Amino acid sequence: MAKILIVDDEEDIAELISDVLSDEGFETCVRFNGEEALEIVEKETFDLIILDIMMPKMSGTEVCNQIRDKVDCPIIFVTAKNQLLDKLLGFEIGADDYITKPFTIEELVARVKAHIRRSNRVITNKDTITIGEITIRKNSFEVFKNNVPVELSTREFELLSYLMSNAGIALSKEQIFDAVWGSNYGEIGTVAVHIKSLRKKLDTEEKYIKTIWGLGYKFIKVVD
Amino acid sequence: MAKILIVDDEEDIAELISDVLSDEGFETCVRFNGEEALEIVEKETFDLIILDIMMPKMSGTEVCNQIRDKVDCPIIFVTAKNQLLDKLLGFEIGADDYITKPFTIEELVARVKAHIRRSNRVITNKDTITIGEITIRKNSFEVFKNNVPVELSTREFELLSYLMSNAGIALSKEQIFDAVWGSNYGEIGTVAVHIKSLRKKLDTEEKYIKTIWGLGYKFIKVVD
DNA sequence: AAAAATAATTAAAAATTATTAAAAAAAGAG
DNA sequence: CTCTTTTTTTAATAATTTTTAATTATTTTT
Repeated sequence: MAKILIVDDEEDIAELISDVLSDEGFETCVRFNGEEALEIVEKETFDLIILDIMMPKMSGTEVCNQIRDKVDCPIIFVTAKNQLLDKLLGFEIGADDYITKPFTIEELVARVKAHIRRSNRVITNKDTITIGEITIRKNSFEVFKNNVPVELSTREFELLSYLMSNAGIALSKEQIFDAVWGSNYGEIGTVAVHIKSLRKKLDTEEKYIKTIWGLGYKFIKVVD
Repeated sequence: MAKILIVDDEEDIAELISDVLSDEGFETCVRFNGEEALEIVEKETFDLIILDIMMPKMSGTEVCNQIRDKVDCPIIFVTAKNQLLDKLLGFEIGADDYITKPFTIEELVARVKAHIRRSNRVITNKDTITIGEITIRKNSFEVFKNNVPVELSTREFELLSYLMSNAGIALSKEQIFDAVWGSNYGEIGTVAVHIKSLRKKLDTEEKYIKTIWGLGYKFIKVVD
């Protein structure tokens, strides 16, 4: 489940948020000031961070600036000062969302869920992917090349699906193996065999599936 | 620049949003009902969609459900009905954000920018480094010189990646060796050989990779 | 200016990794 | 249960990369 960091100097509010999100099935972690937040961010990774703007010593914006390079997850700001909103949201800092006090806990939960859902979606959900001449439809387990159906076995399909979902990204053989076969499986060499059969069925010229020597494979992102 | 689709049956509101976002430098596209929205989404891709919930015939939620499989971009809902918020945001539909009428145009713009900024960040964060004519993309294992792809072996790529990540810093051969090969490895002389091949492939003039006598190497930080 | 130290350049050997085909094993269909 | 198809394993070959080591060139020191 998603792991959420809550940073707020008002301890009871922080705990409240934490409790509610825990009830919703999230794993939470609470810190009461900016310094502590920086520390924990160095050590652990989070799927989302909730950050109070107004904190003594180090403000939420400062914290945000310091971690933005290292951290990729959405950051939701909590603020009481409505008048700062424009500046806050649009420009200065790398916020992804904000919520103003007083807020209903339902709204916070809803926003958290929307962000988490989005993160998950970006990685996987997309039923149809088309790159160059090749199209796959995940729901129907179909593959087309130039709109002509191509028959693949289940494993071949899953492999292709994983590659195309991560088009443009160099994937190590281990990564592919874990994703398609699951980590405690047999020989990793089987990846190469399935790559071979995929190529044979729909990429005889090796235009789409590129070998990255010493690492693994990559499905190209755009066609020349 | 980012391309935004606005779907709202109240034509003046749709136009207003479109005008403001155009002023902010976004490319906009307006549709006045769900059917038209579905059509245009089939043909073009957008970076963000603003979707009114309350529309005759086909509601915003319906539209959202139908396009979610094909479309990956953030969707912001516009709604007047506060009471539906929880349901809206958290669960049923694949919304990424919502904004309630009446809203200030500033808030909408701010939210749009936050989403666009986030999308860009996820893609680029630390992934691409460009110095002078040379660009590397870590995720895709690609190297370009003047936008022309250059083929490197894995070791060469990792070496270049390390050098460019530490551009402007003098690195000892030992440092480089430890970082790229790992400390308990073979001969340190291999560093020089790989520097040689890097220079051969993309720095024949030795403009970028400088030798620091008695120490090691440095990738220049800025081009003259 | 010569000697010493360090780096650059090579080419060939060694090691690693990818490809391929075929056999074995497992899963599924009738 | 048997036959067929799919998947996995194996192993030999081919291709590529990395390392080694010897030579040449350059810089620094004396």
